[in-house]
Amino acid sequence: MDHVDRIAAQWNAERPELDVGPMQVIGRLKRIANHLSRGMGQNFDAFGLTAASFDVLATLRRSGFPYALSPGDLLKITMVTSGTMTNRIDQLVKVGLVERVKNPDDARSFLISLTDKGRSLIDRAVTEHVKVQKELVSGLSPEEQDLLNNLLIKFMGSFEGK
Amino acid sequence: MDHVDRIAAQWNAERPELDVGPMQVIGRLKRIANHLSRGMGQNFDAFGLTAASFDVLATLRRSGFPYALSPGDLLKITMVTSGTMTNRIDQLVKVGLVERVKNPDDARSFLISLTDKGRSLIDRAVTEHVKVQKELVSGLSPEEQDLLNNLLIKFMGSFEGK
DNA sequence: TTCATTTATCTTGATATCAAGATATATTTG
DNA sequence: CAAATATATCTTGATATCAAGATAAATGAA
Repeated sequence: MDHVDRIAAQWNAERPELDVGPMQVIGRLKRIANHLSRGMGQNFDAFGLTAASFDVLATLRRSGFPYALSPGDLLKITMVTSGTMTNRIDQLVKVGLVERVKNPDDARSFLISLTDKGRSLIDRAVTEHVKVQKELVSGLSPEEQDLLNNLLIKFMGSFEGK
Repeated sequence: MDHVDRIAAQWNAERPELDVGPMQVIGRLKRIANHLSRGMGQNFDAFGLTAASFDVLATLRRSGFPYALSPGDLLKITMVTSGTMTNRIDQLVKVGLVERVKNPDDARSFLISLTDKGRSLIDRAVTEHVKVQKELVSGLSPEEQDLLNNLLIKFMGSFEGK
């Protein structure tokens, strides 16, 4: 009888005609996502980062040399609005982890480029990040993790085309 | 090859020593949670609610007659801070969906109580909500939904005791 | 009882986000 | 070429959230 079971039991008592099966899956997913965010957030804090700034730096880092993408690319990848991305970039520029470089091919656009400091920081942060992630999923056996992953692949495909 | 696969492939190219297995499970979970929020959010909009206000009203409704809980109870259930809960309650009071009633047993505390208008609204919103939820998980078969739910029960248990 | 501690809620100040609109450049159409 | 349209980014104003601290009442200890 976990938190979500209690919610379902309450609805069964109050509104027994409601089908609360989907609610349990969704409720657990969101609650787990919450715990995962908190766990990973502690690591981000340790590097002076937030989930948002980590997200931008990691996107630039894994894009490979020369570690530079336009704000437009970044916001497509990270599912945020343009205003949010402007703000994220401003913060990262302010602390010297990225810089805005003029895009020679399009004067409307910039390239957001990792500084040496930014690259060094994100490389160290990611190393810890994957350790934290491994720990966060360790409540499931490797087989269960794999099974879960396969279900999530299919589930995600139902939203993102295939 | 979905969005998360591409991220993993980039890390494999750039930092092949990193174990990105957990990252894929976590990345998909968070991305799915995002899609679910958006889908449910459209329904909340249709009732003039947000995920936050729906959450509070639904918590009160399913607690059963007399549909009243303290702010402390509400924030324990909903995983937000006390300041956030104060603000949520203020908004709901302002639009007449709940009211603050003095708690006769503890003068430090209030009871947040659904108004008739609030109860009527949340009853209608929840009816649609479960339909939306059913649709959102329909990308998985009933058996897969059940399998997923069981994995999530175990996963969530690793964070919330058991 | 009286004082210290704990508990319950609210307040304050800072931040991240979004939606909508502004600005500047690029591209297309006639 | 000139005008209209599209694109890329930034700005503005509003909101939700959190962390930390303030306030007030309840509880516990001497």
